[in-house]
Amino acid sequence: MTISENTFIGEYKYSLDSKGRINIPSKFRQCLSIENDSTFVISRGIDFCIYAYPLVTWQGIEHNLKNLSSLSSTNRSFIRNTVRYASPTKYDKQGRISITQSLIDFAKLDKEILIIGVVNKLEIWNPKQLKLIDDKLSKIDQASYENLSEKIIL
Amino acid sequence: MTISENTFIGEYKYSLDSKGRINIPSKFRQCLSIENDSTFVISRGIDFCIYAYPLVTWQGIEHNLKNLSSLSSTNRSFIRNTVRYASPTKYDKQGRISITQSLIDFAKLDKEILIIGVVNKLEIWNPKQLKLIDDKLSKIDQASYENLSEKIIL
DNA sequence: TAAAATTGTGGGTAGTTGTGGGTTAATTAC
DNA sequence: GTAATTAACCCACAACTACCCACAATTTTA
Repeated sequence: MTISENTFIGEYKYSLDSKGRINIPSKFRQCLSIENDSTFVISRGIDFCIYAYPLVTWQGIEHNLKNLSSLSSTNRSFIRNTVRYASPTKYDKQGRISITQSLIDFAKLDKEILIIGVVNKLEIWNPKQLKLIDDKLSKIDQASYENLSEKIIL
Repeated sequence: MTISENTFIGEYKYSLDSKGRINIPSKFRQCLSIENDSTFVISRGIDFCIYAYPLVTWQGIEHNLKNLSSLSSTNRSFIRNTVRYASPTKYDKQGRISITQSLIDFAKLDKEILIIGVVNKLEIWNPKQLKLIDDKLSKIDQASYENLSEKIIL
């Protein structure tokens, strides 16, 4: 049952099969609006995970990138690095996308996979990697967390 | 009789059945406004209980999260940890929601269940856990209570 | 007080979901 | 051009979930 279109929450444990495929949770597939044509754009994430954007969300990002001037070298590099590892992937009849070897290597994916809906996109993790990041952050950032939780009432 | 929509008070004792379902008190169901489509979003609470938000209340939280930039690592982690254990659940014809195993484990739920309305959301407890927390808090927090009483007139 | 409606709990069944693997088409290498 | 490798597509099946019905206990209504 979907909350709102192209918006994802929750985490799911799946496995990367011998052919490099990962199941997209059924709940997430149901959230994907029809115009996405069953397609996610997968790319390198920020903390050694893989991002999977609904096609239309990605198109929005592309639109924003077009408005960045290429005269700035920072911009050029940002645009290049945002786009160079991205590729659209349609999921098959069983609901699986296949992940390129380059992204599997980047995210150090093993058989065990964690897919997390983080509102506007999905994150695909090796659970061990996520734990590393989590532990590191929880130590240093207690103060900023409390700051945030004053702004957002849970 | 409802006091105001999507606002809950009072506590009820129920049981977790063999299929992981919990009844939502009829009073609370009646409080839920029609636009929620009989749906709560359940997630990890603070102190080892489960929170259940009316769908629309949760959508407000999501809206706030969408306004946080993902370029900050603190924000990314905050967003991830807020939504990763959340899932929408529509109650069935008998008024029960099913709780994921992951949340049952987190809240150490047993057969005996306590559901408490805490104004904007519900808390689902193992009564034993709640007692532990209560005992701990009543010892240390006399001062903070007096502090609060300046802000809230009872 | 009796009848009717509502509420909480148990359980059965049909459909859905996740996963493995086989077959054919497309791409690449030689 | 042909062989080898890769990718796309399809089928199968066990496990799980959503949906339905049943019924006792309680509350409401007449």
